[in-house]
Amino acid sequence: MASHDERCASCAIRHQAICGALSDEELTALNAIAHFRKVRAGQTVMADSEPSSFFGNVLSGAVKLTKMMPDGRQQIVGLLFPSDFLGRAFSPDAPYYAEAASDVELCTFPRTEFERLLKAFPTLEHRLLEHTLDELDASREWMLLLGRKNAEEKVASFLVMIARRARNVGCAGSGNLDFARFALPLSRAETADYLGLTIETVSRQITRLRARGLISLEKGRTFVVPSIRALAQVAEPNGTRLD
Amino acid sequence: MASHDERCASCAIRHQAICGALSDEELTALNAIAHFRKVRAGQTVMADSEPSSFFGNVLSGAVKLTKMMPDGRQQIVGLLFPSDFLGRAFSPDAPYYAEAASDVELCTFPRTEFERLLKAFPTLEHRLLEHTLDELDASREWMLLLGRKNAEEKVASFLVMIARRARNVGCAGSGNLDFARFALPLSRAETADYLGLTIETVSRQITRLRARGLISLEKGRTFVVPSIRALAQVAEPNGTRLD
DNA sequence: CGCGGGATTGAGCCGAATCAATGCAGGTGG
DNA sequence: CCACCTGCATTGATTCGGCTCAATCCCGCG
Repeated sequence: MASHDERCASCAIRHQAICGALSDEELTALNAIAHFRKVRAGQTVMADSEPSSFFGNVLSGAVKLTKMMPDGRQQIVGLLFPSDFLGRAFSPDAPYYAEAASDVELCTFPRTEFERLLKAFPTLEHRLLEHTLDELDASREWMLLLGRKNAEEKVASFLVMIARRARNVGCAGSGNLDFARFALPLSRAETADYLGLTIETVSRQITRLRARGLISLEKGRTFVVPSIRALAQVAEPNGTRLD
Repeated sequence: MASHDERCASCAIRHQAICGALSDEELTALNAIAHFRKVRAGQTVMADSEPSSFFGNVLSGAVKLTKMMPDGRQQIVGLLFPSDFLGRAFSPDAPYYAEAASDVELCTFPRTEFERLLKAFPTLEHRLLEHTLDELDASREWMLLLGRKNAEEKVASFLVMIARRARNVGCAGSGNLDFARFALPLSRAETADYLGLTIETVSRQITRLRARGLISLEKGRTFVVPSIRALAQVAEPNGTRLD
């Protein structure tokens, strides 16, 4: 029992995750049903066909949520980072397919037990609601990107989003807030599926941004963004032209 | 007080809306803060800049939620029909702009009072969560459309979605379930902004679908879909080729 | 009757997809 | 250690779907 509390106390992402702001009693109950789980990059976390038996918090790594059309076309509809919640409450099967984008650590909860706790503890359900609302906002932001941005803006927006997320994870206050350096958890193919583009177009746009000095690449998937602000300017050009 | 209960009792959309499954006590409290409101087509319901002071249920008509880029490009990120909930809980200003697509009737609740009731009545918050999860599912479905479907599929998907929604409103069991006939609440320009296309492309695809007999138009924005199933086949072609 | 806003249709162009080749690093076996 | 493979990324040439620009058309309305 005491060890349960300790586990949570030392949890790096507790405050942001749905466990944040829970009472001791609630936290203990939640912890009593929690299981640690690792998933290797590329492995399925939950399939959209078979009903998933659990929920979970992402502790480390990244999980991608994808939707697929019968003919194979694919779209990533969500990307989960540490402290994000995984799973579709109140519906046996999620309308998407969840896969580990990198090696992932999860704090999982069996479906039925977790839903029982949701009923028992309104605070927990409240946290889940807040979380869901944030995800809805994010997915609408992405709809704007998918529907109205061109390839260059899409890639820039994507890198800005990742850069900002990565900063939060890599601990705050580490010098320049406008600078970022991170390992992209996605391949080119996955990036393309996230942005509604093809591999080739993503690659071309990255080289163009590199040529303009807005980003640089060091071995593999590690990106350096000298100025997030400048990159964000490309992601969403404002009306003022400066030619 | 008794009149309050009566109003809800006669409400056509109560069961689907967040008011559904509330106890008498809860319903009375909610009703005590409710105000009826009409908004004319084209009018702003809530602006994304100024903090909105209320939430609401859509009683009749359709509300569109749009996002805009600094340079004017626009994307509709949500379309609300009767029984849908309007507003962003726990955040003073919604990250989008809400406008009446047609003449709209709303059942509104002042922000602070409604958030107080959410705290007081977990059942209400639970309903809101279920509703938000559904919207999240829908918006992810739309991400697939925006990112991976071509113009023809987009327009067909859109019409199928509206046709299905319209059937629910127009009362169930009215003969053929595969047939639909409805007045589109959106102009071509709005449809384009919903699908990430231009007016011209939307128009062309509609004429093509008409030529194939999959839809027909009668004066203005009234559509007839003889077979929703056949149209859905165009919206999401399955792998099996039949040439 | 003429006006005006939305919708349709047409001609040409451009950006991203497609098709195809090449590059590059990590891993494996001779 | 090097040759070879394999999976991912880059680059180039070409095509094509949807955008742009522009001309009607349609219909309600003053």
